[in-house]
Amino acid sequence: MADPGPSAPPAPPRAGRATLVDVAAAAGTSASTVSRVLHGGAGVTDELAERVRRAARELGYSVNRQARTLRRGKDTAIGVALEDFTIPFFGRIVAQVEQAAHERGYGVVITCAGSGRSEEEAVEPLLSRSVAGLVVATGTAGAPEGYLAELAAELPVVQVDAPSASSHSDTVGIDNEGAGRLLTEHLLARGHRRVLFVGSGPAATTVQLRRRGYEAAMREAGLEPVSAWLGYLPSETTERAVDLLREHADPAAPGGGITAVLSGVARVTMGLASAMTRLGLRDLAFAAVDDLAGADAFNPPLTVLEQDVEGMGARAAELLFARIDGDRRPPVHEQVPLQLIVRGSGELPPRAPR
Amino acid sequence: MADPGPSAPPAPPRAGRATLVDVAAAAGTSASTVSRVLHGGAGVTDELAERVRRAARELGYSVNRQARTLRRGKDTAIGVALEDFTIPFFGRIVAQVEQAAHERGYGVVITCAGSGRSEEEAVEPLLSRSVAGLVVATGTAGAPEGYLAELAAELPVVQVDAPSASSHSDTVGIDNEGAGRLLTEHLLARGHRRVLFVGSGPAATTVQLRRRGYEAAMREAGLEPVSAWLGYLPSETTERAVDLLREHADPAAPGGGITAVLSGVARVTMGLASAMTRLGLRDLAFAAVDDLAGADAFNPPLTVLEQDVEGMGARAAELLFARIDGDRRPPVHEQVPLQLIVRGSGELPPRAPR
DNA sequence: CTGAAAGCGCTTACAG
DNA sequence: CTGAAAGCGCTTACAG
Repeated sequence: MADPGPSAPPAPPRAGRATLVDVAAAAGTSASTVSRVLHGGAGVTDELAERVRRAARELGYSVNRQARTLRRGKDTAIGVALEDFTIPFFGRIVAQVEQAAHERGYGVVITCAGSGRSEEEAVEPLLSRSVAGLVVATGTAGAPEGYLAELAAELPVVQVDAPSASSHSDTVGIDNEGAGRLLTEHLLARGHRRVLFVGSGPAATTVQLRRRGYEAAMREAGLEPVSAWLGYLPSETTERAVDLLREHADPAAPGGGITAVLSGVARVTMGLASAMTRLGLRDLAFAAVDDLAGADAFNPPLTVLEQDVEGMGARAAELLFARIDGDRRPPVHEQVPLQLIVRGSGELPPRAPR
Repeated sequence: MADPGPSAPPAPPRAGRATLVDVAAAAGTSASTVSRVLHGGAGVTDELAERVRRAARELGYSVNRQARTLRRGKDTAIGVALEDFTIPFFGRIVAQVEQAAHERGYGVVITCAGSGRSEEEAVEPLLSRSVAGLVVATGTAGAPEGYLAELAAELPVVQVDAPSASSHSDTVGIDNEGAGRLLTEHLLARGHRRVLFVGSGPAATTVQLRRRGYEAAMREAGLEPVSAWLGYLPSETTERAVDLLREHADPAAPGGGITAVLSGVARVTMGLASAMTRLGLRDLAFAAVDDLAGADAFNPPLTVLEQDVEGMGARAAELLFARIDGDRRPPVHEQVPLQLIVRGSGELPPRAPR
């Protein structure tokens, strides 16, 4: 590097990111003014403002959020607590939320609330960053009402895929009970009598509601509901599904001779599909709440009750930002529409598949 | 509220989160000491330390990260830039990275780098939060070498699923060219001669490499490689795949009469599967780089070259934290092993499927 | 072993 | 219209 010489400008450019003070120095003004020009808006001479903007551009200045947040009290960031990143449903939610946040200049900090981590442990990292609000999609992770209620008293919280209409925070979800009922009625209308409901586990409240809808529809048709749980671990789902289906496909067994399977949640749909293929149960009708990418390529193909997941994510973000912007109306509870997509369950099955 | 009366303790508890000063007041000591007890470690009397810890517990104190970061210069958070949250591959990466970060007390802030957002626009929100390091998995999103190189000079960056061995940052990925070659050789060994390679688009460098491996294997067998692109939009993939397969399955067409399809990337595998089902192409052999949950339920079933995605994510996090902790070795480039899982491509197809 | 003080980079009343 | 100053909550030399 050449020596700049004795007549070089006073302060050499500092290392690292440029600060407001650097920009002020370069523009020959004060930090206050730079802040006003860059974020505050009006009240500055055009000429000065232009000089500041040029200096900022030349120095590659961008605001230090920590400092801003420390000063303002709230971060321009929202937190997202998800049950599981590997399930596309949740990925589609974050994608929408991230998009909405990005458009508003907000950052997104995430945390995983599944796999035995407590709600509190999951959320603390978000709170200690002073996020401006929270999107919580912990789906089947249990009933965090108590803790969330406390939280919602202090900052905006929107629950996605919520099991129930919370009185503390906005919720966006589907009509779970109606979903279970609708799919069951569809199968019954096609002539099925022995329909097996399969969920992840009894702790998954949304799944319980879907099951309730299934049971109601079965009982109204004078049929005996039969349901089973496959657990929450993808690694075990397929094995368990194989055992389960082998048992219930057997016409001789109690609760056996089923002709249709109703999957209550995306988490187990995959395992059921794999198990059917492995057992060669091509005549079983197969329906599920939640769609699955590629489900039309399954064998047997999958009839689904599709929800507008992107709509849910986008709406959740909208509600959250409205709250952040000061909306103080009582909590709202929205349900996105469901759409039945008939793929495999249309064909009437033989009386007793084997 | 009852008046606390004249002899009440001096300062009423403040609203909002408790600060270090609140804790200090409650414990009858200074902020310095509280900080030392809670984070600094040694150098404080057991008795005082205990008093501080109790006060902190009672006030529900937890550190304000903004303030800490502002002071320290680096946030205890890492950034993750992902191409697409809705593709399970990326979800599995974040899940691992988040887990590793959580274990070390780090937060995770995310940003989406796909869908026309520039690399810079995607990463800026992370930088303005002073993240301590970056995991970049922008996969097919183009060749960000220039920008990333600049970035990597200033903070630790690990690239996941990187197209090439960067000289600026650590990378974790697979042997892309080898993957294309291996799968192609598998198909050729099963007697296939007309194998169609399908990728997302020419800008996806990793896919280009896989294609190169495919082409090399074809040429070495004296065969003419034929490849096609389906684009990056899930919404269009299936439609395009239908057109594509109809064309190439036709024995009369140029480049037609294919007996096997090789999918170069997860993004298009689903669409290909759907198209095959829709066209009833059950005799086509189907193989893909990347596994797909539920692929064993496809019809035809899918032979895959599975990569240890969890391993990739975990390893990327490990490398990143090593760098954050001061590791200054030259960049390392690691490849995770691949595993061929033969499902559908084993059966020899008829000469000319229709 | 403990505390007073400075300072991280910003924003925002408050003067002028 | 513009700037000096205070202060957000922490951490960290520096004294004592």
